[in-house]
Amino acid sequence: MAVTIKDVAKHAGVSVSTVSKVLNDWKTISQETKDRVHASILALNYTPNARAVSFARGTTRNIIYLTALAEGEAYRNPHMFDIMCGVFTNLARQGYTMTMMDISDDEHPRETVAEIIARKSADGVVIHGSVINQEIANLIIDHEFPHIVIGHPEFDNRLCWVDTNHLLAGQYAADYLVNHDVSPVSFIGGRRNELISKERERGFRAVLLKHHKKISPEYVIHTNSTWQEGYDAVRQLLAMQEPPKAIVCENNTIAVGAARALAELGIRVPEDLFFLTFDIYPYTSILDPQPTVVDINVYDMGLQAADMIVRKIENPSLMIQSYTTLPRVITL
Amino acid sequence: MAVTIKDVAKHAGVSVSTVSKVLNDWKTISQETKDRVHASILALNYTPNARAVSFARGTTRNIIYLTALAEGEAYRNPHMFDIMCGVFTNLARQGYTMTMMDISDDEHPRETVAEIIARKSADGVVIHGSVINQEIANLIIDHEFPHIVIGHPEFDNRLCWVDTNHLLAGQYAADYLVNHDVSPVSFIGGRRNELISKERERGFRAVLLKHHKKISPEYVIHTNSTWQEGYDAVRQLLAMQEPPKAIVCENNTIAVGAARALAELGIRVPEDLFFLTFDIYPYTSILDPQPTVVDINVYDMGLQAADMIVRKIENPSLMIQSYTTLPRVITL
DNA sequence: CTGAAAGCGCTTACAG
DNA sequence: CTGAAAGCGCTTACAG
Repeated sequence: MAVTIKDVAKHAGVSVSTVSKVLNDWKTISQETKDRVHASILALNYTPNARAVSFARGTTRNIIYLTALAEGEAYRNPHMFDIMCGVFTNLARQGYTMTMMDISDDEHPRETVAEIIARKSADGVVIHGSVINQEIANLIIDHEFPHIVIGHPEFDNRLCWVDTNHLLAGQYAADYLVNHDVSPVSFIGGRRNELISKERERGFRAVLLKHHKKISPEYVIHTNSTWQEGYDAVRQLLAMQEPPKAIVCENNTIAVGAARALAELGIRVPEDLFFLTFDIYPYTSILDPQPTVVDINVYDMGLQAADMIVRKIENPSLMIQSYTTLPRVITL
Repeated sequence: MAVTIKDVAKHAGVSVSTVSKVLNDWKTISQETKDRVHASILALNYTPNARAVSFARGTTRNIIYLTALAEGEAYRNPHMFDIMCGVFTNLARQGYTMTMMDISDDEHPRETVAEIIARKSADGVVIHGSVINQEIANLIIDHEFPHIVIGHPEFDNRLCWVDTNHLLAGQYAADYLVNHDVSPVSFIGGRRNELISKERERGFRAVLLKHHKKISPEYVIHTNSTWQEGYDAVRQLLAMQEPPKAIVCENNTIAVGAARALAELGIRVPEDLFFLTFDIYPYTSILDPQPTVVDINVYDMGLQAADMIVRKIENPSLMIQSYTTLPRVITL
């Protein structure tokens, strides 16, 4: 039989309540009693039963991480897991556990989330931006359930969220080129209706404008984020009368195609041309030529999300909507 | 106030025990009572309190996934997360939750694992092979704590584990070349003291031997798994008097270097040379030339690990040591 | 500073 | 087929 708080109480010659108070560090307990109880705990090798503690306290010190965990997601979207590691690590530091939850093949995500809240198996939820919708948002807000969304949701501004500032990342890219006095510059964008892509382009353009460097339309090419289009775009740009001195690829997929075109054309980077992209991917480092990367440490964003969900639990009325974690420019 | 089992009992005009029995699907309850209770549950929108259930039942229906979740691990080792997704998904299907636990920066992993067991916050543990050691193994075995190790531990054969069969993967690679009647063949190996690398080479050699195709020592090159060595090895092999007609790279890092050398030399794959490697990585698909890949679906291994831990919980004396999930040859 | 006692919301022998 | 009651192992007002 496992040893319980009763056994410790008997061994130390005190009451169960006293043992509990020692365990929870009440300052009303005399040092002498504390020592005796601790000795008994050690002697009996006692560990509190987490199930009982959680039940008696009415809290779990557990956070649910809600996301989409499909097969192969780890290869397609490693950032999601790096964020998760950050959230997890910082929750653990603060004495919280983290339970995974998936709604990728869930036909009734609303009900799943409703159950999370009703079953009380967690004190809060961290939601990856890719899986949230208005229905889930309403549910969480109506129940005042502590939550943090990773990634700025576009549809509901009553939610709490953290996000990386893609606008700022675009600005960093432009700053880098302005500082190196490069001109003219070009931008190969992703899908126009994607927020991240739009934001990066907007930030990029804003800085150029500020420095009175206009970027004429023929230097901006929008793609559907395929390698082939990245490749074609570079071919097209470099065949211009005045080819650009810098190519900024809005994402890594475009950059893969771009690199191939640059390699074929024998372009030297950065001597002949500056080559930039955003985010480090597992394959960024084997691109040839090597781009300069404006990266965002999403692990750090995860750490911060963990801080925030804990603060929300302690103070549910807190409103948190925050751009966090500055980009950094990495020359590989 | 949240609605409890008492409220349901009162609403349905039955006792608390009866509601509990309905909830747990006892077959001694009359259909009429069942219907009435279910109606009340719906009417009151009742959901059992998970903390209370877990406490009363003495089980959690929770599994701990023990691994190393350092920053950037998601980029370096995406397979680990694909396995994790498989474990998680199949646990969820069987009504289990999964809690993450990390011992990467843990100075006392033994104590951490001891606490997992003592605190009873999980019914079992799935351990990634990279974080287990003899000390932890002893602890788990001594306490008869339900567990599955992902990856065959070399040091203790009392543990339960699942693994992919790397020997078999090596055999598949050789089979593929034998079937295409390629000769001579070469093998660029990783570190000689690494189990996976050794196994792949062993399987590869065994099949060749069986088919009376010897592989002479100059066609086998061992490296420390760097791109540069992969690159150099290919250069060296193709400069031989009788260059090989096939190059098998024991891992993707070597294959990156090999691909670069092949591209420079203008070698056509597979017309001039067969080019093989193991495992799909995020960047495998952008290698040029494209290798044929002997891949193992580690997500599937995760699914199977989940089945096994559940079986272990139901029957702790079960001994499970199993090679699972066949390799598959993928031509990209 | 310490302890007796109620209570957290279920499950499960046991009795009927 | 149903219910009264004990119990799971803690926490926490409350009294002293």
